[in-house]
Amino acid sequence: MPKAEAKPERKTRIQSQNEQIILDAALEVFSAYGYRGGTIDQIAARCGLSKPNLLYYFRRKDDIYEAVLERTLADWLEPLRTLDPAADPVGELSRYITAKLDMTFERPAASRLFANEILHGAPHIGKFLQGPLRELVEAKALVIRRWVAEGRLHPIEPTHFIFAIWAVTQHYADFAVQVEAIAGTPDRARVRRAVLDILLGGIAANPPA
Amino acid sequence: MPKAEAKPERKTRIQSQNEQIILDAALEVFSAYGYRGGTIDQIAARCGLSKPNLLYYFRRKDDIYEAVLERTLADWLEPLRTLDPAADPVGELSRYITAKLDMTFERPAASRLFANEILHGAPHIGKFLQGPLRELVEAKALVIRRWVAEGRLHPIEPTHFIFAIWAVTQHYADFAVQVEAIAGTPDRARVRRAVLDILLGGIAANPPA
DNA sequence: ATAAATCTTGATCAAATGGTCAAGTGCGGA
DNA sequence: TCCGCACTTGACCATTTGATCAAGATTTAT
Repeated sequence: MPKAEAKPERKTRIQSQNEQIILDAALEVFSAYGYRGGTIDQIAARCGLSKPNLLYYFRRKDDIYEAVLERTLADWLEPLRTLDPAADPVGELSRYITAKLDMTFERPAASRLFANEILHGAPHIGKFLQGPLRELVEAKALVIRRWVAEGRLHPIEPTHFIFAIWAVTQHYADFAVQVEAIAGTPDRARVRRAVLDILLGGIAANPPA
Repeated sequence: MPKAEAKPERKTRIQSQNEQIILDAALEVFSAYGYRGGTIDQIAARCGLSKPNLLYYFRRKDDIYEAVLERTLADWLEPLRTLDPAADPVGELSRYITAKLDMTFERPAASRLFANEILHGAPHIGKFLQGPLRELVEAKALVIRRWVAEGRLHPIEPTHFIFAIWAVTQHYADFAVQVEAIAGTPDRARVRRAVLDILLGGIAANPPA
């Protein structure tokens, strides 16, 4: 057996550097054109590497796509994970919605990448949806359910409320062209206020005047 | 000049029949795989026609795509168009949301087709967004604004409220795999109640207990 | 019935695209 | 300095895919 020291995979400076460059370019390309629509040539051109060179770091197109997906999955979940059961419900949800909205405006490409992946049946992250994501949502739904039981929130369906938060916030990234066409370039502060109003207006235990 | 009787375009029985068959198949294919991801071969296979035959009715792939988009655009707008300024605001909005949700569950493929088109910058329906859609939304936003002015609704941003309705309802079609992975196959009546609760809970002039 | 128009398709083409390879270039440690 | 290994690339290949065409089959109108 030859020196099969495969796993450790120490990375060269050039290697990790180029991988990041490639994944940055891949995010832009795949989010703009979809998995099938984005080409290796486009990615290579965008980051100034030759196609074979790009395939030296990621052997298949699929590998690039999965890598760029994985790289952003964790960040995507993070805001939800921080929901604090002990804190004020409306305050916590407000914070979560704001954080999600901030990501939407700061990283629209990432949002569109996920949207495209899920829209087409989540062929690459099906396991993730049924595993970690599902568990996290169930855990946080429990938190919300407890808030309701304690009379601190209007009775709502926690899971669907979370869906609504996702839908409304990501809308401003995924459907940005439509939003722009109808309402012009949106003012972030105004959007934030409007979204909080709509999503939280009806759930406070003591609704505002 | 040869007999240039081009415009009238009387359609044969076979012609209009096959065109419908093709567009039905194209809707399924394009909504599942996107414009770039769907192939003429797939569409041809799905509707049992040969590829050249399909290209006899639609000369380019683009023509098929645009035709299937156009065919559903009108239906998509219809529910919003019926918002009645004279009727009860919450009742009207409730009806609209319900109608939109029904379309989501009855025609998820159409929803996904639009989502994909807009997600990728609406290259084919940009004009539609800036024209008819924008005008309709502005008109209906005015209706909602009047309701607010008359004290019949909590003050909300009409345009963003409409965005929220679209986002939340279409979410159940566009992100169906995610919804399914997290909450299982959704019960329509339950979804309807949850969505109405979330979107309308905070807007009634006299909020429910 | 029959001619004209419409419809259908196997064969084929050119371009795009994912991926390979052998041959170079240059960096980094002994 | 110099050797080995990581890196880079032009040329090339095979497949997919949008599109064409000429020839044949079927429908329709007279």
